[in-house]
Amino acid sequence: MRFRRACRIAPLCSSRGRRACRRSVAASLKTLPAPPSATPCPTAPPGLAYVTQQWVSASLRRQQRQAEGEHRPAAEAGAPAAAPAPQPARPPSAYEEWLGPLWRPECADMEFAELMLQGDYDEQRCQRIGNEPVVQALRELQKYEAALSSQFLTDALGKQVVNHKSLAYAHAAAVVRTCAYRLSPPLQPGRLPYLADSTAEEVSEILLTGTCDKLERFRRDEAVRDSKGVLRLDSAGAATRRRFARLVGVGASTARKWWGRGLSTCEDVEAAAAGQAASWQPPLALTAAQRFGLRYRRDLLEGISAQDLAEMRQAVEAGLQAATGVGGWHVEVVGGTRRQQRPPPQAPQQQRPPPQAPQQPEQQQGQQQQQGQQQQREEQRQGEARPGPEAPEPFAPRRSTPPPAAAGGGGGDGGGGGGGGDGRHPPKESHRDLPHHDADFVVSHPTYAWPDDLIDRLRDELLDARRIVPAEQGAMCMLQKHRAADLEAKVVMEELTAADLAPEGPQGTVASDRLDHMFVVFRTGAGRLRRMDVILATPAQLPYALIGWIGSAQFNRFLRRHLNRLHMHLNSQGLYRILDGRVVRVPEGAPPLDKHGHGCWPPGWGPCSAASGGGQGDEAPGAGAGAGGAAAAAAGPGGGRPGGAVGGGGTSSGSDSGSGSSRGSRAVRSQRDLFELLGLPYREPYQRDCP
DNA sequence: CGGCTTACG
DNA sequence: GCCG
DNA sequence: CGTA
Repeated sequence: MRFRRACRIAPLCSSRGRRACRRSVAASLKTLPAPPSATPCPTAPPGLAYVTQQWVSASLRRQQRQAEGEHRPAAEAGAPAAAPAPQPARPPSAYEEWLGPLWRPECADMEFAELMLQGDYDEQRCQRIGNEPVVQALRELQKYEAALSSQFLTDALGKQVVNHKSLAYAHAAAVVRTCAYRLSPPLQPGRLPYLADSTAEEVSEILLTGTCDKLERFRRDEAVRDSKGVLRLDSAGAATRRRFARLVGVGASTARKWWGRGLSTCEDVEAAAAGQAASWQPPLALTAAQRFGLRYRRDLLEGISAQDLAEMRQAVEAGLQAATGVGGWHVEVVGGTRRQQRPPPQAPQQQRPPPQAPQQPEQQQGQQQQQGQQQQREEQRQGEARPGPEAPEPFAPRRSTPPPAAAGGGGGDGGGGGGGGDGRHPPKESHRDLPHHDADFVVSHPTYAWPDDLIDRLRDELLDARRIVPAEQGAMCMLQKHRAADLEAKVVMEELTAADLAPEGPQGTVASDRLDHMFVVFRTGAGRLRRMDVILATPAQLPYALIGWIGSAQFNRFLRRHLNRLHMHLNSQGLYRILDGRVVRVPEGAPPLDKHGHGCWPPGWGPCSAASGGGQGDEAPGAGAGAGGAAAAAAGPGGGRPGGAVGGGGTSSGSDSGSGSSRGSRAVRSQRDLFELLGLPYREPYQRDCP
């Protein structure tokens, strides 16, 4: 609001740049180094380059002049901007420092979502560098915002928009987690992605004091102010509402309702539900799921142990075998539990270097390294929110929340809480890095074509074996069955509103792959209850399911947002794009798109991979459209055997390579394949732990 | 100034 | 709240 | 409105 008026007059001004709007753009940029490749617009007088506001914003934000090529306005739209005199020397950009060794030249003109996909979100790495306390604070803020407003906010016009407050903290936390160097107190706005004025200020406060005003108010259930200083209505009770919302079956909405009734503990809720509370109002109505989540909260909120995990996995395997009569099932751990698994339990000087992933051992920018990684991890675990062994003083111990009382409260906040130490497991609990509260498995079979109702059969088997809790008891026991819904309509709608294409309208070109999903409550041998998700994926969709379900959620957002910007669509079953008005699978039906909107095969993926491979897979509209659609339809495992079609050798059954640019020669069979296809650096699951 | 992941019960 |  |  503040600068908008001025910016409307002068379109070249950054909408955020108070400084930029006041000073001249040229003056602002004069302090910025220019890359050697300053290409003037061909239609402009010499020395003049037409650029868009995005270019100015990006240049200012990144403290580095961006390449103009992508930012030229379509026509006479913009006012001419004087290009600063090109300076040959280009010092490293701020973002280059931020990414450290992960930075590569291409990063210079990436949008933020793609830039974020270059990062390494390994929590232990962040611990070593010393920024993890900031991450935890930001994540706590994010959780409070999410507990206050759930996924959506209602804007002034009554439209539902995503919770940008929560999202902003998630972005900030992710940026800090992957930061290559140790942050120090005055954080300059714009120094890091997603950290502009408002959030950078809060981070600075966190760096100085270990906390910030808003966080402390959240913790005390007080209302907070927005960045303009306006007291936010309905922002009170964040800590309590977040504790409520952790219960299974309780979201932000219910939490707000409970808080509004004056309830502040789970015991309060139980009493209110029993009608014991205020007699002047009716007993609190609970759903079956809420009753269940409330009753078994101690079990369900507890982290799962390695033994739990093994038990669940075994039960799933046994259930699958019993339900189908065949063995050989792949049951892969996904979710947060997977992200917490370190690659080698320990392999300091093992003679086995990672076979495929050179993956530089570690880039430690910040401090010198203690060798005993194991030992160090242990120390950090105990210290939790305290600074690491190096005792850096900028961080003050932050402990304003009550101890993780065993009672209904359910533990303080983000960092610790866990409290898995009930005497079941002797002290040697190995790696109990804040264990996730549920277990997720992606299940597949390389050759067996399972029946459509496998997920039901599996549930029945597990029920019969009394390994899962039936829905009648209020436990969530839900199935999701091969929907694939209206991806078609959705994607087509996004792409061509003009409707000048596809006169016959969208047709079912994308096979409705099945991806069945069951989320239930598991009963361990010791009688504990644990949340469990099982996802069935065909071999063709397995890599997509793994990436999607390993997450993190924020990682998926970055990934999917990036692909959206490239006019592609990613979900847990595949990657899609529009070709001639039809939704086709990538790479089976068409090459991926680059940032210019051109279909382009990465090396080794093109129609004839033997020849150079980097070929521009142009697709003039009209060429080979039918082939693409047919390929897409056939690509899905459809009714047939899951593994067969795509799983074979490296060559697609080359029906025709004449117009072959829309058919690749390789299938995506692994997560690594998909990263490669998309030109993204591969990240191990533990490196995808964006908060 | 519009968008912010994508599904499903 | 921040980016395009 | 809940779940992932």
